[in-house]
Amino acid sequence: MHSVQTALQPSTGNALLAALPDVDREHFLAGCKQVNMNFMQILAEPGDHICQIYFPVEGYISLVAPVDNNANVEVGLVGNEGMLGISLILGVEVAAQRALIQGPGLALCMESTLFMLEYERSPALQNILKRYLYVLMGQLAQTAACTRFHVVEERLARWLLMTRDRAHSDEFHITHELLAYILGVRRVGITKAATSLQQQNLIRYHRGKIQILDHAGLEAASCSCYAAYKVAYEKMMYPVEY
Amino acid sequence: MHSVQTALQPSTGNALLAALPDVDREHFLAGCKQVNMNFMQILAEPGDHICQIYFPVEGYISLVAPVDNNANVEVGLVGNEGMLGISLILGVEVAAQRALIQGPGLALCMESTLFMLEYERSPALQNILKRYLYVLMGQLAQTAACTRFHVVEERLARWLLMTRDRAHSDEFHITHELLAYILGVRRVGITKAATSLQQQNLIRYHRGKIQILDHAGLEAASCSCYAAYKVAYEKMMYPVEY
DNA sequence: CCTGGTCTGTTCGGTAACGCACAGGCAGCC
DNA sequence: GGCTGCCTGTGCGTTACCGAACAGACCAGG
Repeated sequence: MHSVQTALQPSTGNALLAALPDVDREHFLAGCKQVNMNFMQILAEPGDHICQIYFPVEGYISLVAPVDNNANVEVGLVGNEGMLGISLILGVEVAAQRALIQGPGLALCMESTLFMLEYERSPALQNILKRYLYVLMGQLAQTAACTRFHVVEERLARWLLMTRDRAHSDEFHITHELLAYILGVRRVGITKAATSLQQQNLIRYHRGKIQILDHAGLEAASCSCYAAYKVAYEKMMYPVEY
Repeated sequence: MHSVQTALQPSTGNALLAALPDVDREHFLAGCKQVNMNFMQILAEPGDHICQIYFPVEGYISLVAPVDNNANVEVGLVGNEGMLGISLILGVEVAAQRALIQGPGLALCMESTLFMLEYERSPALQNILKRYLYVLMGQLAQTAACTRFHVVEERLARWLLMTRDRAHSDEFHITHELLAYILGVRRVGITKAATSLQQQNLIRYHRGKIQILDHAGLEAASCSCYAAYKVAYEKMMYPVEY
């Protein structure tokens, strides 16, 4: 298992659940089971029926949009700040994107049917999940623009930072090959961009293990989308602080 | 005003409202006012407070995601099959994208506060709008992939077809300049792609007036995203037919 | 009829990313 | 130690698109 810097309690390790009133959260958690998400496991394909929903605690999940049966691009990233299967709150039990586990680790899992009951009974849960869905939509739109206008090196830096936040660690496992799949470019393009970032002493990597050396420098090398997403999330999920 | 081939009744001219039971629809329409949307009018900027929502009947609206203060790309298109301001059903009164009127014409408009009341009182409305939100999310993700992998000519063909559906006409007004803004490319790129489509006798255009000559041929020249979106919409909004 | 603004077409050099192919290095396993 | 598989680096030629600039065509209004 990868190293985790911050100790995460299953009970409050997911930000959405942590935001619930104690009584709601405890009732919800009673219906969850703890599962270990395995690296590279596919939790859903587009069109699949959603049987379980996941609240990541340590691990994180890529939402990948396939097109033309051979091309793919990641359109969203779900860690302990979010959940997988959010479309259930729209009453839709069909997955829209491929869900691929990027980071292994603990998650809280619940049956869809039970989740719907919990959702009905907790206005606080409704409130937080509706806001999260809005944020996720923003992320989809942002990704469309990012993918169009920003060069690979910027997008790579952005992805590493977003993953760092979700891995809760400066170090995690990912190969150039997989990064190419996620960003929708050639592996060679990743090698070139990663080499450049390494030469700037922002990251170091070796055979699938990536280490972030200079978090602030990496942010400067990334496109504005990283900061934009973070602000959008905070503003929507914790509006009182603004 | 542009020509409209099919006669659209305000009362049922919007597909979302048409799907409501008569009693719900009539109550809803009583709170609407008919407005004329003007070409190139901006209904919202990202971050704006949403005061009114719109159900297009004849006109159609681009959802544009700006990035870095100078680049833009359209991430969604809203015609009489949809609505503008859908995020209200998540309880969020903040616009996420720029809303730009592409096609002029009639729309039904309602105050946000009244809309929320109507939404609360009609389960049928909740059902249809939640499904539409899901479809819109799919469109955002699809756009991200499309924008990444498909060449300008394919994307232009796709956009013309989507607009044709929403204009209810084979002929509508749009300049190369504006198309460049929408697809997030240079105007020269549009000229090149449009010239190619015209040489294939799929379209004809002259000083901002575009005419679709061969609808089927244009579909063959477009990327798969047009068909994919249409199927996703039909399947989600009219599931009984599947 | 001229003029000014809008719309479209063309050219030029430059660049980011493409597909393909191959070479080297590291780790694990027999 | 030597083999094998995986991960990373490099070197082609090609393509789509970029930024900038300019030229022609068309329309409307004075």
